[in-house]
Amino acid sequence: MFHSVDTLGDRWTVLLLASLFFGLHRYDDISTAMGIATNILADRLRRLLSAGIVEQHLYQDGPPRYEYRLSAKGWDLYPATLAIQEWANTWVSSPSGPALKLRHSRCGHTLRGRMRCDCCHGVIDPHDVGVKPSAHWKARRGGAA
Amino acid sequence: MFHSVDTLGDRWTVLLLASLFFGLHRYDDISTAMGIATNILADRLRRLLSAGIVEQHLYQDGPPRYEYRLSAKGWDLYPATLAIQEWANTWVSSPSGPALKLRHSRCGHTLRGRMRCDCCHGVIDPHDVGVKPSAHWKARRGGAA
DNA sequence: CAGTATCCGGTGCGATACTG
DNA sequence: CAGTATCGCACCGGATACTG
Repeated sequence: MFHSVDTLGDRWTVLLLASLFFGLHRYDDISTAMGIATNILADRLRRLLSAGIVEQHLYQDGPPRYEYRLSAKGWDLYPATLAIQEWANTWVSSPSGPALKLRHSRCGHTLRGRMRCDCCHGVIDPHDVGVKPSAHWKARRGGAA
Repeated sequence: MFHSVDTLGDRWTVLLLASLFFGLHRYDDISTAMGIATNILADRLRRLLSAGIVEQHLYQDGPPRYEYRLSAKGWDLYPATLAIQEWANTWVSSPSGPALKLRHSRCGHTLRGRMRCDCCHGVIDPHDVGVKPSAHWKARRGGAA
């Protein structure tokens, strides 16, 4: 958890991931869409690469050009991103225009993602969740989770 | 989305929320558990207060002491935090000891949260999700979402 | 088009000391 | 116990210019 936040915990990374999920893969597309400084974008992509969250794929040569695609580890961050989007949709009034709606091709309807227990399939109420062992939350990095 | 990241997008806020979900409510408890600098903690609490994500509750007077509890808006961030935890559990090898396990009192088992479509109840595959209207993702802040 | 290089201001954040 | 005040540095991040 601490370590994940080290890679995800800044103003741009989550947004960058969102734009990758969104379907943007080329440096320039991402750059102009997000309005991020080029050096910062390069740095974030480098971090995500070394974290194994995105991968480079050659899409032309002469000169060789790479695009950035999510790895399995990266795709697995989709629930987290979706959860934040859902939260923003319900609680944050966007300054201009409503939030963008997602479509679930499986059922054809507007997507509304919800966390459910994988065991009983019930919607998770945080109050029903407790920590399992007598685990203390150790101080500082190096602690569990 | 942009605005949410402005409040959530730093190294400490997500961790702070996690410790609140975890059951820590007092300044000193949080401070020592997280190992965060006091001024930063005070700042983050202030931000979350003004964002309506946490609330102060008087738990003694003489001298008056407040503890920090999540609002409804704050509790609604639980899925996002859980999603990050799940991701960390599967992909990030924690430096010391395994991740802490959560217990779902509803079914009595170890909690494994999974995002499902609220309509068809299927597990969400990111590839099945598309953006609905012809909405462009506008550049910079002020754009939709 | 896909970056790298450089400069520079703001601030995130830690450390320490102090207060009611 | 629950913070506030101050110092100081690293670094985040924007702007601009440059390269193959």
